[in-house]
Amino acid sequence: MSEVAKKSCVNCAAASLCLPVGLDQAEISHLNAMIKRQHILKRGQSLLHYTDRFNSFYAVRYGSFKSATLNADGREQIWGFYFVGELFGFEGIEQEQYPYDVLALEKSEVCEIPYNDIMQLVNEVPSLQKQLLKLMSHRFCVDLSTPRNNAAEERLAAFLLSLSSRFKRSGMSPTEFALPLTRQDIASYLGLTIETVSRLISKFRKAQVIDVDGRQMKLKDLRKLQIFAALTADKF
Amino acid sequence: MSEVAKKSCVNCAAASLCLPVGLDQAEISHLNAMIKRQHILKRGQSLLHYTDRFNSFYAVRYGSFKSATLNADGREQIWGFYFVGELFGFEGIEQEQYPYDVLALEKSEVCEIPYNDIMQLVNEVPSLQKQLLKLMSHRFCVDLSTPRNNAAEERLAAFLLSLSSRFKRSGMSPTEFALPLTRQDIASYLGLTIETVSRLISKFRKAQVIDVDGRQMKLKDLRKLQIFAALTADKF
DNA sequence: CGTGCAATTGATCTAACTCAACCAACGTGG
DNA sequence: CCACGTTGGTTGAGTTAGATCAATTGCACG
Repeated sequence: MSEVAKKSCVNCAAASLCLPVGLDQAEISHLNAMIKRQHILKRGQSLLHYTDRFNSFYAVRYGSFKSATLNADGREQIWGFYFVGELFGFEGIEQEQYPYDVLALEKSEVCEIPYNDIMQLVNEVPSLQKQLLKLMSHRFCVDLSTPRNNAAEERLAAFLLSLSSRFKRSGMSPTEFALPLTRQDIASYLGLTIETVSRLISKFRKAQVIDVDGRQMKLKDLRKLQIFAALTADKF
Repeated sequence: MSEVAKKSCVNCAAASLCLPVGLDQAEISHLNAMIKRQHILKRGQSLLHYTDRFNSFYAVRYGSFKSATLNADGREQIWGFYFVGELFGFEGIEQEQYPYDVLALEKSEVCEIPYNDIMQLVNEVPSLQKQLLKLMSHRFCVDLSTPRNNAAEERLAAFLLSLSSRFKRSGMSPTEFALPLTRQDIASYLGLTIETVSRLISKFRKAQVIDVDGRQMKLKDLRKLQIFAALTADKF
């Protein structure tokens, strides 16, 4: 019996964002019992492959992930990033297979939540039902928050603001964070080249909007950033 | 009592795609009873406004809709199109308000499905639960199917293919259809200008890939279109 | 029968891409 | 411990895909 005891939702840093929200002690322990197993991945390691049979949702316990497919010309197309307390995998329900690869951006851990099991549990626990839909809605909102077909400057500004609000959501500083993403990840997600991303970051730095040291980033002027993003003021 | 009798799921053309899938007679009648009311809209009429309080999902009975927001500079940013048997509105759950305007592209009808009521019903009807999640997953998949940051040609080709498979899904011809969208709608969704869209359509026509007469469109060579979508042909 | 909107096509212009050089940090093996 | 390749990031110069500006046509409709 050398197996490491399964970590519980009770001592999980993401519990206040994730499925346990609104559940009582007993319900959380049911949820816990249902989680198939936790996966710990190193930077660059892959969790899911395109066309893998859909079986489960995944919740990020710590770290971060990206989903991506390969274009016909071999270039990576990034579809989304997933941070602490966010769920992913439901894109696989309709076709019963995952429509993308998923890999870890840094040392990370996810909880695997078998689809059939949670479908059963939500029938007994209405508040779990609501929280699951809320987390799915969150994913839609995240995707909506970064227009990927406007001017490059707008895209990057909107992307940084979106990251900011997601980090804030997970209890971290909304203005100072270490990006787990490379410039290439950002570029691929936004549909730009690394050079353009790099130049824009320099531009924002020179405009006193952000401070940058490699992956370490500090948003100094959110209002200016919103103007760069060309968003209606009340959007954030 | 001059009110028009509410139309039932039973005689709805979209029933085989929509929430009733997998439900028995009794369950469908419960679902029916729950639908708040049907809205009939003319072309251009709006159903939802940005920041409206979230209360309901909507299912397209016939016709089509688009969701959009206005940029700071007043230009319309289109987020999605919704066709027969597709659901929309769940983007509003997280923030308890809709993050976009929704308006009809042609004479259309939607069923309003109050969130609290359906949350109750899915607890009693597990297969409704599954179908709801499947329809939400469908939305994710649709959004994934059209990359909006590749070359213009790839975007338009992928978009046409995505339309094709959605029309097929709703029992219509996958190769011959009348677009309810204007060139401007397509351009705004894909992040292009109408001129570029128009030129590409001409290019596809000249390449014998499609036939076009205004909004009437015929896909003549799906394989070629897939090549256009995956990779610009002239790169070979 | 004009007025206005949607679409097409042509001529220029520019934002972002490509190609290229360079630097810094890091790990690995001799 | 240093030499070296590798990976990630920045910056510059020239090129191009798609935007902008502009003119024209066709069609719908009051």
